[in-house]
Amino acid sequence: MDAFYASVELLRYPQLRGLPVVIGGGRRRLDDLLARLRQTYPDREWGPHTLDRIPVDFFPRLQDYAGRGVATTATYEARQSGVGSAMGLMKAAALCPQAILLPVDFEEVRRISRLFKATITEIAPVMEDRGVDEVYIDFTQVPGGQREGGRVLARLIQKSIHQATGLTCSIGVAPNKLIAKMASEFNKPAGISIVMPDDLERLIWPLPCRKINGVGPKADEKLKAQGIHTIGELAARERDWLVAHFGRSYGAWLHDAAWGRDDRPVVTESEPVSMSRETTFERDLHPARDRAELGAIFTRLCEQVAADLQRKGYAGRTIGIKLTYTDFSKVTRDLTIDLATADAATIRRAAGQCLKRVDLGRRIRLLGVRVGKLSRPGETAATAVAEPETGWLF
DNA sequence: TCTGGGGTCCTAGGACCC
DNA sequence: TCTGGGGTCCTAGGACCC
Repeated sequence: MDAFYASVELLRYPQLRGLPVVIGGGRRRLDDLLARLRQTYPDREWGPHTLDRIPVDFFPRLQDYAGRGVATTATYEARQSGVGSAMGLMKAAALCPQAILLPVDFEEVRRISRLFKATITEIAPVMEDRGVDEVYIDFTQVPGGQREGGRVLARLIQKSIHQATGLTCSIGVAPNKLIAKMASEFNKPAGISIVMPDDLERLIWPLPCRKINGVGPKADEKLKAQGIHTIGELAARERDWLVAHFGRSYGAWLHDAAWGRDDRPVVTESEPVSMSRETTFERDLHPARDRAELGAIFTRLCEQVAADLQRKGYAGRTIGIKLTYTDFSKVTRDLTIDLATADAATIRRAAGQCLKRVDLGRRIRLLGVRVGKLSRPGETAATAVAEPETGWLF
């Protein structure tokens, strides 16, 4: 989906189209917005259906932001000033101070996310969820999926999604997920790109290695240090050389990726591995001096994870914590207990044990609680362990 | 300009078992 | 008598993705 979080907001606030808009900086509820509107413009009627009449001047600007948030999305107008997702909002404000800043509305984003995915599965049922705004679709068995190299079906999907949601998306069609992902970015927004096996040299090899899904900042730096900047240069290296420099698994994968080889299937169903909640404090907290405040946050995180687990019907055996210190160094500790739990008090107890094993003499920026080794209680609950039978046979 | 929150997967050492 | 080979599980850290 194109600039998904921002596009969702523009559906409600069409008066912001064409302006630089940045999404991020926390969440705000519609109720709060309406309350502020009634206060600012008491002579008008305000409700969920009059949001398109809010004057542009009413919206908060990036320059007025003071906090620790990052940009989730920026409209293409804001991107022209250099603002991008994951960028700190204070930095974004320096680049584009007049941009409008809107908080994330997770509920609405999730609603539209479900809507566009349902639209796709009606047309092409083999779909893999890759987060709120992205999916892989297997065209192979879809009637008409091969026409014009997939372009006909891609157009149908775009049109159907636009009808259902009012939003645009970009689609890449290719022989596998690796290339399709790259192709999807060739023609944004609202684009379609078809990459055939023969197009590898022409369309993929000139790209920087960083465009490969799985090559992040670290690997990219390491590749550059070896004089490898493009995927073509990567493909030119011997497989054994890559294995020697990047490890058996990653080196071989890099080689395959550069040659456009990827046999991962489109996975339609998957079970979660872990669930977690974490929070960055408004100001760094000291375990001793801010004990009460930290304790309350810690308890709340445990309660939130427990509620998430219960709502989704999971329980977990490995309870863990995560701390980020002022200098951004991070530590994790975890503890595996005998019986899977989704109980806040039990999680809090185990997480408390973990907390005792980290340095609590320094100020903390972030605290998180995680539950892993998940199971569905209904399926694995109370697998009775037979008591040893004593005094009978012998 | 100090950098969110929710995830997955991989690696590696050590405990422990047969 | 100084030492096997296979395996699983636990823990910590880190890269990467949306």
